[in-house]
Amino acid sequence: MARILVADDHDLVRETLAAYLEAEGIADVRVCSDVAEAEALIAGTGAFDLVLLDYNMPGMEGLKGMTRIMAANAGRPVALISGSISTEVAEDALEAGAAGFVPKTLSSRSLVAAVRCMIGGDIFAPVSLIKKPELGEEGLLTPREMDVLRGVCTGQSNKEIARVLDLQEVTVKLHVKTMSRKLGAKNRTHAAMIARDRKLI
Amino acid sequence: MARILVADDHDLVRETLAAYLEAEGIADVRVCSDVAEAEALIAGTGAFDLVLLDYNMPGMEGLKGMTRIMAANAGRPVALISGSISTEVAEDALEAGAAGFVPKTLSSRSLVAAVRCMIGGDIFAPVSLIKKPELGEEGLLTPREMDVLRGVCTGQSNKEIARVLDLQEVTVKLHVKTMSRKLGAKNRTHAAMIARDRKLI
DNA sequence: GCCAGACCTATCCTTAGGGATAGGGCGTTT
DNA sequence: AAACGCCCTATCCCTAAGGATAGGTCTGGC
Repeated sequence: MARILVADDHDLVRETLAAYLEAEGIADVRVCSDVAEAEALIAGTGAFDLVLLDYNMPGMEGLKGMTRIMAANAGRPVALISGSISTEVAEDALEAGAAGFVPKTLSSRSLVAAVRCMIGGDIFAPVSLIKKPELGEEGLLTPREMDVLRGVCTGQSNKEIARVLDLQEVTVKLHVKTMSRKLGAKNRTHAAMIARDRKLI
Repeated sequence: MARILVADDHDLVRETLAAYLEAEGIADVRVCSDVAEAEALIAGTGAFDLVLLDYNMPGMEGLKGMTRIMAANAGRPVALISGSISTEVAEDALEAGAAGFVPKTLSSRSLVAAVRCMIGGDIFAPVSLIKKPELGEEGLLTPREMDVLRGVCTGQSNKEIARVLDLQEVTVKLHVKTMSRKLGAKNRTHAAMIARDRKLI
């Protein structure tokens, strides 16, 4: 059973999160309402498998509080609870090593998924905040190939894709072929699955 | 701006919900106090993005009222307002396709989150009520169809799948066709994506 | 026994997918 | 200007995919 620390000065948010997580039986949840308390808890009971921090909370001082908590938590993931968070803060937070963001608006199911994700070491953030992962491999895809890939991923035929993009079917075929090559796929179905796996749809 | 219909015969509940939602500026809210009125409103002004129904309300007759409303609302989400609701009713409601439950005790912020969630197509329900995602439909897939589906999901051709499963290619084609039909897929690629989405690979 | 459903195979036919090659237009880089 | 990459189109050809229909075995349930 994972140990999770929820630090938020809003009673409602804190208790709701804790209740969700405990109800699912995936975690032993501790709560607190400011940064100092959080540090004390970590120091007193050892590192948590995941720490969820409210960005607007006594003692946070922007990301400084988060980095302090991260240092205290010995490398285990620390994420922000984001009511609404600016994209700059989000980028900086990810830069600083945050494990992700838990929107307060998240459904319980998604919350559990997100928490599992982060405990496992993955980064969880709203897609809009994630910057392109390594362009090294996927960057190979040209814009047009991406358009076609999106069509392929929804199960459209070349003809349908051509209609949507206002192209000739042959052109779509060309893009499907080159795009599949670049992804190392055997065919369109394979390409679609690879795209889904790498989340580049 | 989303259009929401709140149907509850308790003035207080109805007006409180409507006030919360309109105050947040996320929705254009219409209200009514029985099932017949709700149906008339939907018929008169078109489908709503979300309909919130009191389970104990004139004309509901258990879940019948809800299913009628769902039919009228053209597939857009319909949820129940639950003062307190038994787990059996909750399960049946989810089974019948309800988008979730809005506890009357919910805070305004959580309410807004729940509503956004449901408008977006997610299901919102107290964690304790959520069970495994729909095995109902996928259960239709026979073991052999699952085998074939796995092959399709790795981008294998019918020939390759046939070799692996020690079948004739025609047989694989048959399975691909019926399996795709059952999943509501247009073709193998679509089937693969649907399978991946529903995590039934 | 009979029936239903899953499973496998077959034949026939049409369309879609994919490989190869070739060329023109266009904007950027060198 | 020349080269490059992306984009679009075209033609030829072959294979894969998918739709329709039909008939076969084997199993579990009534």
